Amino acid sequence: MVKILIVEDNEELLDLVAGYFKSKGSFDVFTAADGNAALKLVDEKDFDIAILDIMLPGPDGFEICKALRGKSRCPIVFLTALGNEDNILKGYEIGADEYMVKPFSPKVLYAKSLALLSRTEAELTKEVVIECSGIRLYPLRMDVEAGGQKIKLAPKEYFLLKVLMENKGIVLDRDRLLDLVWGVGFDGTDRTVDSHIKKLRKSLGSYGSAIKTVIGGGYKIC
Amino acid sequence: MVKILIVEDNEELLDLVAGYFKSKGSFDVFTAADGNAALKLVDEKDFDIAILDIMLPGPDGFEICKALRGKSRCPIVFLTALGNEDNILKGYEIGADEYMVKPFSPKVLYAKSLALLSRTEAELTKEVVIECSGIRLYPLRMDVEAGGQKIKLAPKEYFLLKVLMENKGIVLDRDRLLDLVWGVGFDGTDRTVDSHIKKLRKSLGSYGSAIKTVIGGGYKIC
DNA sequence: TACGCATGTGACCTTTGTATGACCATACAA
DNA sequence: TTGTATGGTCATACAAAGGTCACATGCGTA
Repeated sequence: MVKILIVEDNEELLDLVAGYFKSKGSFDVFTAADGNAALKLVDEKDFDIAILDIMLPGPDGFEICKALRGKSRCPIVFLTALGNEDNILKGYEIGADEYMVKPFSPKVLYAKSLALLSRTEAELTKEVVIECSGIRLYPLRMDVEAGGQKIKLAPKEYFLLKVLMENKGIVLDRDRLLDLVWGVGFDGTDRTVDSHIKKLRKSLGSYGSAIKTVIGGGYKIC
Repeated sequence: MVKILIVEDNEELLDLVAGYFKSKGSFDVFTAADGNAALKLVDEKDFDIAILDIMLPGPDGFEICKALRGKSRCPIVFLTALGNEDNILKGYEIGADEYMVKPFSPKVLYAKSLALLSRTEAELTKEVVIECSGIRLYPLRMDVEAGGQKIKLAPKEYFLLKVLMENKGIVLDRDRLLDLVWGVGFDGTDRTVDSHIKKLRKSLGSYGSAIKTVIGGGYKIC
């Protein structure tokens, strides 16, 4: 997820823009309607991109820009009213990356933001990976690769591997695995775990040895 | 001067919106409170932009949209009541550019209108494409090609494919697909998704295999 | 070494999930 | 009106996956 900060005192416009980014599903959207709230957010979070109105109650967009630049080089887009060339000049001086002149379409703002992030939409949602011992697991794609080779896993195998990889190096006993993979309500035997560990190891081929048996303890990966 | 047509049967709302545009000074505002008056205006004038309520006495907004599209590619904004997803669907089919859900602010409507007007011809015809496995989807035209061959899809098939392609490689479970394609209010069964996946695959012919079933997970494309 | 216990393994049957085609209701166009 | 396209539901058929068992193997300890 990309963390985005949107600061705009016009509530309707703020909702419109924030809603547009939220609807895309790959943004963590944080909003502020005045300068102080914005500065507080800047202090607390690390943003990947910021969209700032200039005219704000309290500290203005330039102040927020400076605060952001104090901690990162993330792209900053200014929103400005028509015909305010002075502001545009000043904005570039203190490190803005883009300008949008109001009124603008959220679609165009979104497109510009993507360009600034220089990532495609697909890439934005593709970047989550858990890796370990040459095994890569892509939670969103539900894909697993071992040594660059795609591996086909049954659902239980996949979730079992996921739980193990999410707890890399940590021993999980059979009861815990049953809870995490099968759900707490499941009343099967712990031999079920063994059985699926076996299937998982087999599916992983030579990479199956990454899953270690801890006698009397359970299983762990790495 | 920009010639704008505003059609709305609620007199108060019509005055409000028309007044807002008039106050900006750069619009020639024409209004109609029912379908027949609107059609007459469409016949007589060439508008640069139109704002249409859907529910109207006489011919509805869709009729007027068709009449407009019969003579120009001017931007068309529909006004619709909340929770009327069917209308939105239908509107896009017959060539609407934007939607405003009531209640809305004249200011935002004005902003959207300006944004629509400021699109250059190039932008309008610029081909936005989502591509994947030999399938190309043109969101603006609602067209789909597979292997260079144009494919005719039913609306639900199209939107299903669009959602999948917008999330290329990412597994979407049936609930998520129901939310994204059918809308969050829809209370149908998962089997509906399967059914439409099947129809979509069939429509795509040999390219249908690009849609992968992830057992226990849902569907993904690529 | 021998024993008991823990784990690995393959076979088996059961359960679940998905694909598919038929069917009906609806909306729209001719 | 009739015919056509679409959308949603259902029943059925199948294939995939899951769970259990019996037995084999391996480990740690007395």
